[in-house]
Amino acid sequence: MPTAGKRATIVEVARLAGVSHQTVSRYLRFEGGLKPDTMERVETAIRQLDYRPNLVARSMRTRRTGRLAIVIPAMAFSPARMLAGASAAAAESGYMIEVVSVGGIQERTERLLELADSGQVEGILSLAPVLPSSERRAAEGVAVVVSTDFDDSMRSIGELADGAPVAELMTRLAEWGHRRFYHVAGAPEFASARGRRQTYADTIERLGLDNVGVFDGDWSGESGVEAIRRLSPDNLPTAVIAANDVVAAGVIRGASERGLDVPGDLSVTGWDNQTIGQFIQPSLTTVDIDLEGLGRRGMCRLVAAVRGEAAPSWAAAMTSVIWRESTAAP
Amino acid sequence: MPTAGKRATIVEVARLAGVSHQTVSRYLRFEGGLKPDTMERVETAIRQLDYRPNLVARSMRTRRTGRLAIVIPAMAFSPARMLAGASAAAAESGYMIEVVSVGGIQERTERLLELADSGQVEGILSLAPVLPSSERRAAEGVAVVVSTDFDDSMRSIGELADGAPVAELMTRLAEWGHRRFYHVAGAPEFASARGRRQTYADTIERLGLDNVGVFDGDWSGESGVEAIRRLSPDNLPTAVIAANDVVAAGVIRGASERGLDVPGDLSVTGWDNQTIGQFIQPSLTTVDIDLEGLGRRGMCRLVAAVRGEAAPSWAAAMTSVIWRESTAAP
DNA sequence: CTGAAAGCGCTTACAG
DNA sequence: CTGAAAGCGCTTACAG
Repeated sequence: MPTAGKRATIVEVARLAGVSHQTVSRYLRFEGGLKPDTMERVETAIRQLDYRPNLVARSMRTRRTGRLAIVIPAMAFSPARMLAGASAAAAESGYMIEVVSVGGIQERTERLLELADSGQVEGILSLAPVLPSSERRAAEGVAVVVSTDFDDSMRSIGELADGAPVAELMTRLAEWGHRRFYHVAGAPEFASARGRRQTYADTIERLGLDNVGVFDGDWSGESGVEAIRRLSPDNLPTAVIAANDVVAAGVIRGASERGLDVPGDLSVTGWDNQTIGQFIQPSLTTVDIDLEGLGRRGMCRLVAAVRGEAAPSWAAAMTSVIWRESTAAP
Repeated sequence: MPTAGKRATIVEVARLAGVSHQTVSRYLRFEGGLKPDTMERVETAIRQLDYRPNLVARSMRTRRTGRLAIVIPAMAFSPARMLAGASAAAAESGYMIEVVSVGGIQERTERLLELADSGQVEGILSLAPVLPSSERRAAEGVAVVVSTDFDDSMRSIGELADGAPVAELMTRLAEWGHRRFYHVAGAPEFASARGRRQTYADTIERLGLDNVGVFDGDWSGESGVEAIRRLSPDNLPTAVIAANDVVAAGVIRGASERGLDVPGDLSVTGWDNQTIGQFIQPSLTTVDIDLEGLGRRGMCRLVAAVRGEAAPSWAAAMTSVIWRESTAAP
C-alpha cells in the first residue's frame, strides 16, 4: 500500500493519445520532429493522466541518474555550511545531491563502494577519507572525489589544518610589541590542533619570542578558563592564541577571574569567526574559514570528474584573519 | 565513460557458478533453502567477480528503494542539527536519507511531487510547507509528512514559534523583583519573533509589569546594540528579553557602552543556547531548542506513515530555559 | 531445492 | 515522422 502507486505509465499515455509509447518517449525527451498534431495529443494525454516519468526506470535504461552523493562521517563537525556550498555548485551544474552520513572509515568505504555500484549516483564526493582499496574502483563507473580537507572524524587536515594564520596573528602581535605568548591548544587528535600548535612553536622560534607555555586543551570553553587559572602570577603572557572562539571566550572569562583585562593586560585570539564573536566584549579577533567555498570546491572537482573534464584549480585561500577588540598593543 | 561501468550482473554470476540467475537472486535475498554446495558456488562466483547488485534494477522490480527524502528550503536556517536527528532516526529504522534543498514554496512543491512520483523514494519529510495541492498525492504511493514547525523560509512556526518560554523567563524575573521590562524583537516576518513579542506583551499585561518598550530588531547583534542606545536615560528597564543569543550579546555590548552593568543594572536573556554563550561574560541566560529531537520526531512520523503504522506522539517539550549569569535580582 | 518465463517502465537502435 | 522489437538487471509467481 505505501509503495503501491497507480501512476500512469508511458504506455497508458500512448494509448490515450492514440500513438505508440515510443512517440511519447520521444516527446518526453524533447527530440523534436513530431507532428504538431501528435505533439498536442500527447501533451493532452499527459496532462489528463497527470503523468510523470518513473525515474528509476529511466535510470535503468540510460545508466544516468543525475544525482551525486556526498559521503560525510557522522556529524562530529557540523557540515551545514559546506553542504550549502556543495549543493549550490551541484545545482548550478544540473545535479541533485544526496547526503549519506556514515561514521568509521571501514563502514564508509563499504557504503561508498556500494553506492558507486548501485547505479544510483553518477559521482561521489567524500568529505572524509576512505580506504585506499576503494580507489581501484574510481575509474570503473562513477567518479569518486575524496576531499583531503578532513580526516576520518571530520577533523580538518590538509590546507585547513595548516596553522599559517597563527603565524599571521603572532607576527602582527609581535609587531605591536607582544613578547610573551601562551597557547591553548585544541584536542591533540585533531591535525588542525596539532598544526596550530606546531605553527605556534615555529613562530616563537622564528621571531625569537618568549613561550610562556602551551596548555593541552580540548576545544572546550572550560579548557580556556582552566588554561588561565594554571598560569603562574609571575609568568603571565601578554598574548594568548586560543584554539577556537569558544576556547577564546573561556580564556577571556579566566582572565577576568584573575583580574586581567582583555585586551589591556592580555590579547586573545580565537578561530572560526562565529557570528556572536563580533558582539561579545571584547569582540573576538579570529580566523574565518570559508566552509561554503570548501564544499563548492570539492563539488566542482566532482562535476569535472563526472564529465571527464580537467580538474579545476583554486588560488584563493580558505582562511583569513579578522582583527577585532580582543587584541591590542601590550 | 563516466557512466560506463562493467560491473558483473546476476547472469554472469550464475554462469560462473553453473546455476540459473534465479538461484543467485535467491541467494542474494537470503531466501534460504539452498543446497550448501550451490550456496558455496554462488558465494565464490560473487566474490570472484566482485559482484554487487544494481539497486536501480532492484528498485524497479520491487518498487521499494529504501530511501527517504527530506525536503528543506534553501538554507536560511542551518538545519544541520535537525538533519542529524532525522538521519539517526531513519538509520535506526533501516532507511537512508537524501536531502533535497529547494527555495520557494512553488518550486518545492513541484520538486516534492516529482520526487514522489519518481519512484526514487518511499517517503518524503518536508521541513517546510508545500502547497495544499500536493496533499492530494500523499495517499497515492509515497508517504509525505510535512512539518508544521517551519514556514516557507525555514522560520519557526507552530510549537517552535510559541513564545511560552518568554513567559517563563519574565515570571521568574518578576519574582526576583523586576518590574521594568524591555523587549528587542526579531524580524517581524518570523512567526517566532511575533510569538515572542506577543507573549512578552501578554505577560506584561498579566503580571501587571511596566513595559519600557519593544524595539523592532532583526535578529542581528547590531539591533541589540541599537536597542539599548535608543533608551531614554530616565526610563531604563531592569530586564531585557532579547530575541536570540546574538541579539543578547549586542544588548550587553550596548549596555556597557552606556555604563550599565549586566546583570547588576540590567538582566538580559537570549534564545538558542549557543555553546559560546556559556563562556562569554556574563554567561547568557537562554532558551535551548531541541533541534535534533525535532528532526527525529518528523522522521519517526514519516517512517510510521511509510509502514502504515499509527503516528507516534510526543509529550516532551522542545524548549527549555537555562539560567545563567546574565540574569539576577535587580 | 532449482529453473524457464514474464515483466517492472523506460530508451535505444533499427525499420519503414 | 512514427512504430515493432529488444533489452537495461533484477524479482516474482509458477512449475517441476
